[in-house]
Amino acid sequence: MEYETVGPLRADIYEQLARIGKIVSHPKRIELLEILCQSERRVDSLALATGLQLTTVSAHLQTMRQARLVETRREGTRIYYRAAGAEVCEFVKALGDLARARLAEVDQILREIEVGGHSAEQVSRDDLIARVRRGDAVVIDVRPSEEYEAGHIPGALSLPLEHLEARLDEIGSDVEVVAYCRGPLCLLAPQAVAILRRRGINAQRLEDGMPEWRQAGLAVALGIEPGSM
Amino acid sequence: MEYETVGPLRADIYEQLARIGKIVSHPKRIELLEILCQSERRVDSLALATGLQLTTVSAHLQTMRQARLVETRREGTRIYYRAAGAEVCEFVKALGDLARARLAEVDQILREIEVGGHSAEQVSRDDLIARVRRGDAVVIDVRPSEEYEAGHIPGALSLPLEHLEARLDEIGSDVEVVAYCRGPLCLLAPQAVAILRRRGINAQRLEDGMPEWRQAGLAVALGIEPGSM
DNA sequence: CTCATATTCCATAGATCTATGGATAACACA
DNA sequence: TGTGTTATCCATAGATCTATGGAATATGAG
Repeated sequence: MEYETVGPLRADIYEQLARIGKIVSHPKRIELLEILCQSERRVDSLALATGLQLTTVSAHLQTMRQARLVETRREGTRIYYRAAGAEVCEFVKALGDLARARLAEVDQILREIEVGGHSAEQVSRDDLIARVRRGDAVVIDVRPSEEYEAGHIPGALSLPLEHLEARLDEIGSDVEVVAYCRGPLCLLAPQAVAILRRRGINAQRLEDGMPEWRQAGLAVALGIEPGSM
Repeated sequence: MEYETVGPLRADIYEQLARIGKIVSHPKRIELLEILCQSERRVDSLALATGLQLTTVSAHLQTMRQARLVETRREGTRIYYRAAGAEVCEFVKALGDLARARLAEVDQILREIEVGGHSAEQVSRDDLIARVRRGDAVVIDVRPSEEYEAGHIPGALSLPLEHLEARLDEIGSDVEVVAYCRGPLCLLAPQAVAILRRRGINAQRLEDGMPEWRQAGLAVALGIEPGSM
């Protein structure tokens, strides 16, 4: 059979696509996007969260801004970055999905973190809603508190992973707990579940996280909940 | 407000995601994936189609294989590459969608190719199906013939863009033509529409392409159609 | 106006990636 | 076994990317 030389899409177009591809070709930039899909952040906060130098983060952010994947908002001397629209977060999610589907390594890492191989049962969104309705479960948001404030599952208690051990008393020991975080690839919730189980608390994780909840069109609560639930 | 240092996902995971990101950080690799989502191909064929040196294409393919995005099949001395599953093609599509949503440049390039600004009306899948049922339209597949053979819309006529002008007589001048190709970013169909209109033939393009048709779960025909339609 | 804070800009050294030609490997066919 | 075909491997020069520290900007406070 004969093969033809056909220029299917003009090269320019592929170059544009590659602009976006380049953004997700660096692990730290993916991490930044994941964080920015949870809440807007200042540059110094992002540096702290990713462990990068301030100027390095700034450089990455500039790149990402040129590719139109993030946008900024100025407030006095500080500049807040955010993901430029839901499509960006959906794309990051698609990347994660593909990685889980094709790269055994990812699945393995995720499994390793699981509570001593119990293959921690995961709770679906519908499941979570049903349990909360029945008053059967306490939902905890183990992300950093600013991400909680930027949007959380209504009724969820903010209990950032790093404070979990210190604030265990806020959770009754005989309740059922469902923890959630940034998404299926986020390790905060699995770690929280591990901690809680070690204390004999019946804990499970939501199978995905806040962005998915949002994308599903479910109600999102902002700020701090009036009373602890 | 205080910000915390939390390592949300273990770095390893982001590195895995970046493995996939790296693949789509080079325009030629995106082009290769797009082609491989249409049909399997031999290395030399890919070199021809992309205008790259054989050994360069081979190198790219190796990279892509290590990232598990493509797979191979050997037949004697030749090796056929193919996309490693529908998720890969969906991801490439997601990349294109994001680019169109966020990068004005992409939309502009696509618009430039349009037939002298008629903003060529696009036909939806349902529309196309309805027209064919009514016998109202002739559907032509303007991709290279091997892609047609690997899967095409049932009843469509294979009329690769490069042969279109020479084979115009196969199309009545008073029929309505719907052309399709690889997807919304593919320039084959728009070019075909432009050619046909210049000849006074009433042509339109399908708004997306074969992969989307497939993903929609619609019937796909293989090989060569028994008679021209 | 001056100072302090939050970021960006700039230059650069080191690391990584890409394209390429020559050599090598796998296979089919005489 | 020898030869031709198809593709991969290898080494490398040149291009691009990343991290980093110091300088420059922009804004608000005093």
